[in-house]
Amino acid sequence: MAKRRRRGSQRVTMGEVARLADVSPSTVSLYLRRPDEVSPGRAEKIQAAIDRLGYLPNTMAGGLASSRSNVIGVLVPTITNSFFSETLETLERHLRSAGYQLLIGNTEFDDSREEELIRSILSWNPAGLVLTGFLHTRKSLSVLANNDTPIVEMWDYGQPGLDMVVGFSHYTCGRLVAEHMLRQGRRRMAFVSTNFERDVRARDRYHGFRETVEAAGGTVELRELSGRSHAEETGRLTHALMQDHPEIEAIACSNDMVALGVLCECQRQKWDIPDRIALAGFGNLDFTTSTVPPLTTIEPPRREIGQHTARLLLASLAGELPEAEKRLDLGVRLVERESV
Amino acid sequence: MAKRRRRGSQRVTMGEVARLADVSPSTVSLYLRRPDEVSPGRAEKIQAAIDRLGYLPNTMAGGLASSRSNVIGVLVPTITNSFFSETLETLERHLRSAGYQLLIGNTEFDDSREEELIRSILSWNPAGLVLTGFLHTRKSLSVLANNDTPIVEMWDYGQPGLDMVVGFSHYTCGRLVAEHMLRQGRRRMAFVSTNFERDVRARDRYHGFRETVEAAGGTVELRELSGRSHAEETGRLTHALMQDHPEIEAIACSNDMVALGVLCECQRQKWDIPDRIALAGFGNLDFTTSTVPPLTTIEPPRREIGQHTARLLLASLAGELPEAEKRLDLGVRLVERESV
DNA sequence: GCTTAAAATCGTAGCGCTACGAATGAACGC
DNA sequence: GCGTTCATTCGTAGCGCTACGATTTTAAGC
Repeated sequence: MAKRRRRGSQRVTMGEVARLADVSPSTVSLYLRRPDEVSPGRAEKIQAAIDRLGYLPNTMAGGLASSRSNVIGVLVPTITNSFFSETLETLERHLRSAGYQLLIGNTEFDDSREEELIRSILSWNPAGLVLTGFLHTRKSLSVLANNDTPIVEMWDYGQPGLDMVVGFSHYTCGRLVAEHMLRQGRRRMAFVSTNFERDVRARDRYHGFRETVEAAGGTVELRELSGRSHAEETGRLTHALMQDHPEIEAIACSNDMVALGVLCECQRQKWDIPDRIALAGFGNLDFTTSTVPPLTTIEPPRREIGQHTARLLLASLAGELPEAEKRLDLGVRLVERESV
Repeated sequence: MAKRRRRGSQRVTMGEVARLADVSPSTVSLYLRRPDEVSPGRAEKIQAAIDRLGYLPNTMAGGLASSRSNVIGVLVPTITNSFFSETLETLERHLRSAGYQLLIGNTEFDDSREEELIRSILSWNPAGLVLTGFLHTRKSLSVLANNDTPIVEMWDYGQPGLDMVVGFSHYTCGRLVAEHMLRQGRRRMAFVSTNFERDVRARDRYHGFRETVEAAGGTVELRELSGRSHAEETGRLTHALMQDHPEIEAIACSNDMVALGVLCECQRQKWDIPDRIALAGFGNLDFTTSTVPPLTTIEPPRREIGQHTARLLLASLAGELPEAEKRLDLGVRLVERESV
């Protein structure tokens, strides 16, 4: 019955609902926006008409008329990575329940792509914008300055930021790992990283690590994986590293996936962890509890970032966010297991 | 200079660009949509005005006026999972370069959430819709039937589908693993799965596995992890499984993360893989090449799904997709390594 | 019953853009 | 020089909805 009423994509409009319910379009609109301001009798008739016609409001028309939108743009460097994807998932859940729709953009760690995506998202008149980190092109900054959309920069902490900030210090992550390794008596270290060139945050962790180690009289060899983490390459690189620098007694990795690659290579070479080589990762991914030995790592507040980003955004949208609460350092925690 | 022109979120309109460039708004609109239909001189003046004012077109107004949108909705069960996220990433890249914007929804393996998301996305008047799998609520189906948006159902194959289909047979995945294990002389098997209740596709893989094994006279013990894969639980469950059924000589897992959990437990218990227990996963995730021993698994066409979904969608949007090419089985491949 | 305030409903005027046909300009042939 | 054609440019009428002030209905008070 309700099946073949419409030919093509011709959609049911609010006017048709109004006609069927025998009220004016304004009343239907009001019913949809503030249901308890219409009398119960009409409300019922309107709902019946909506159900019968299968009416779906036209978001674009609504957005245009109200010059607001329920869109929140989110830019992440990659969604193929459980760090950001868990933040996204949490963010999505919290914002959706407040009636917002996420528009997700994938910058692929590329500033100019970010710039393009910012423009593309702003053209939706979003209610808010979530960016990853502090690094934006000059042009992006000028576009954003022309705009009073609330902005959260997440997953980092320590710079002034454009508006709101929710994150933690990557430098501290590096420092915590270094301090732990130093405490275990290690001095000759290596840092193995993916995507070093493009990922500022991996670089910050490295700097925190290196500076802490060197301040204590140790040394750090840096090794970079080309592009995204590739397990085989990690194995080869680890092998070569240990061949060139047999004195190395601890390896810090830019993330847990890299650490898993190193760990597998150590198993293969029968290098005992942590006796021969201490090993630490970053991320506290699920599997780190069960590797042999379990992996010492850093727990970043992945889900908390999503949750607090949503909270700040909503508060800011409601106009009730004091300046002092616009910046949030969620901190990190070293998870000590048996690999170092 | 361009900084404080606008107070608040008051945006620059096309009319203002037109005034500055000394042309009519229609010409600006035309320039934006089909640049080579305006004369070079004016084109230049218009572009200059756009740059000077920092004009960003209002997507909603455009969408409303043209009653088209450049939005493509995509629903996946979870983005915290490199299977779907790689498909998403590929899909995004291909569709973005064709000028489309993805609206991603996370169903969390929940049909009623999918229903809600379908409504929410359709209210954007999307140019296309991508769903994961064939399972939709009756209500979703009726909403979709009322609508002639092109639809791709991805990540599965073997049912008629609503419109287009791009995927592979999960039943076959199970069968391939079973056949391989049988070939290696195993008869007493187990299947360890996450999210068994909600994930139809994991269930299909299980059925393919079980039916193949049983047809050859073998047995299959099923073990389910509660909710999402949790490495520790996987370890415990594996331990209990082997205690109760020491005769088991091969374990198939619903995905590689589960397999990694089982593998770690085997390392811990010093059960040799594959001599004592053969092990296989699903997904061919990156790390499977480097575990000790490397993991035999199934390679699903993660990126290909994204690519072909984009291709079919674009062809369908251009009206040039013959009925016969609407369904695509991308197949899967068993990656034989050393774990079985 | 009548007045008055409050609640419910309605009508109108856009939101910023696109589609499309009308109007103008340029280019050309004879 | 003048029509004819084609390429540009422009004006107008919406797209489907919301905001808001105007209008009608209902309820309350005496």
